[in-house]
Amino acid sequence: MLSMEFQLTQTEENYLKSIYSLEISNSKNVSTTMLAKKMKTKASSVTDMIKKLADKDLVDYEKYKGVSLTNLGKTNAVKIVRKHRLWEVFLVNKLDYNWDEVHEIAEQLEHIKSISLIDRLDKYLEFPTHDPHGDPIPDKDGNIEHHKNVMLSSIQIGDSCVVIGVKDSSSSFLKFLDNSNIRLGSAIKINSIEDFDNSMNIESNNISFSISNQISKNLFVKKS
Amino acid sequence: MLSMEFQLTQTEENYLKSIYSLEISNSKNVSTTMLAKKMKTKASSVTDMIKKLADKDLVDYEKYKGVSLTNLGKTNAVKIVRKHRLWEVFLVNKLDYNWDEVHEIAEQLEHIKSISLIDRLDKYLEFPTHDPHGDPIPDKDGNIEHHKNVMLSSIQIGDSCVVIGVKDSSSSFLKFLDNSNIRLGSAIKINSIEDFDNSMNIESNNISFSISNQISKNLFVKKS
DNA sequence: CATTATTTTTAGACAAGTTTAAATTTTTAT
DNA sequence: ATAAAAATTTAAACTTGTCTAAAAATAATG
Repeated sequence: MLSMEFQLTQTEENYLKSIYSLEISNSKNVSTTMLAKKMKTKASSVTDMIKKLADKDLVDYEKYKGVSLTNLGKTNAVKIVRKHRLWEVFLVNKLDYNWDEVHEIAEQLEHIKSISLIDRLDKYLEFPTHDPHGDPIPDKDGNIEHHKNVMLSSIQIGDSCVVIGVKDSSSSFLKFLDNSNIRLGSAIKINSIEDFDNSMNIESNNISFSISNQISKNLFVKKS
Repeated sequence: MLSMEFQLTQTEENYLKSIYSLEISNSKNVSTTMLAKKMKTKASSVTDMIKKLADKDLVDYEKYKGVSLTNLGKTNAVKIVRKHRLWEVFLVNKLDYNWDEVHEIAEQLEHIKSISLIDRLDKYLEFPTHDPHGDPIPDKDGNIEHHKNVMLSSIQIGDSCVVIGVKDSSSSFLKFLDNSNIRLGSAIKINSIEDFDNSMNIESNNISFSISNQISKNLFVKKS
């Protein structure tokens, strides 16, 4: 059983969260430079912090080889993800925020320290399984269902699918989706694909229009 | 019109809040030592911070004379008080916390930065006027109704009153009140007062019992 | 008033997290 | 395989907020 006598600082929590998300999308060790870009800081700062995290057994680190989360590090990262996503649900479902407005506020709320708070919030929200962007919410014990990562861009001509999540949660992307009436649960049919730029002609809500490859690579879908 | 180009740090916000509450209960300038005790830090640290706050026009400060909030400082302090109390209402009314459990969590939540969040929370909670301890909640524009500060200890024998707030919000005091079935809105009649220690024999919920002066000095009441 | 006692401020130091600039290691490309 | 490029680490310094210890100012006491 892994124990934790110490409190993580907000900065440490942010590093763990970033490493976690980079590990998921990259599978191999997370490099100093990648982490620096994600954290909007300098590589040298990252090196310093990584050493601190390694001292606390939150990451495995070997000089010049990048980092990966230990079990303890992953446990902590998932806790923060859980908090972030539950707060996003709160903001959208209870305070009527739009899905493009909640990320920044949740970035702050995810660091609130309280043993009971997040489980009470979970109950209050009636145990949601996904956040407003379709990302799965880890349960109390840290179990999390992972996306099968089927992107709209990999769907064949003539096939239909349903939007189940977004990869990019930036405000600009989400606003584009709003304007196109694409939301979680939207049904999409692929009418054709341009050889030139892989842009897709799709049909959604009985309207046909074209979306760029950049867009279709950022939409998680389930075939239907 | 007072402008604010800068963001306050969490520490600065806590100093402002402490100065604000000490100003209310003491009327004159807040001394370095008082502030150090309230902030659980050393007088030398307080002196340093006070200078920073004075540089930002948040407090008026003269060496050896203590501090007082400027209008800008008070505006900011009241904003934090508003956030703190609204979050307390949320925790008690929505997440079913007891009134003795919410202070510490609200201490963290009050520092969340978002222009819209607190007003949306206010609306969601249906514009409450008082927090779970009976303290008034400042409105959007910073207006706050002040207690007339009538303590139970100043009520005469034979008179009746209603509990409208607590001065001490410590968990131990609030738990004592819970055990005595005293809550906001409870009616209390003074049956007698001991000359020796000013303890009171009171009647509440048709039960008679004795409370110490320490207790009666910490209950805000309204004569009835 | 003079002398203690208390309060407040200053000076120097520390920890966390950051930065810049230089040095080192690894990777890439000829 | 070796030189150039890119990535990574180290070293020194800065910022914020803190502390200890000592100095200075104010308040309290006889």
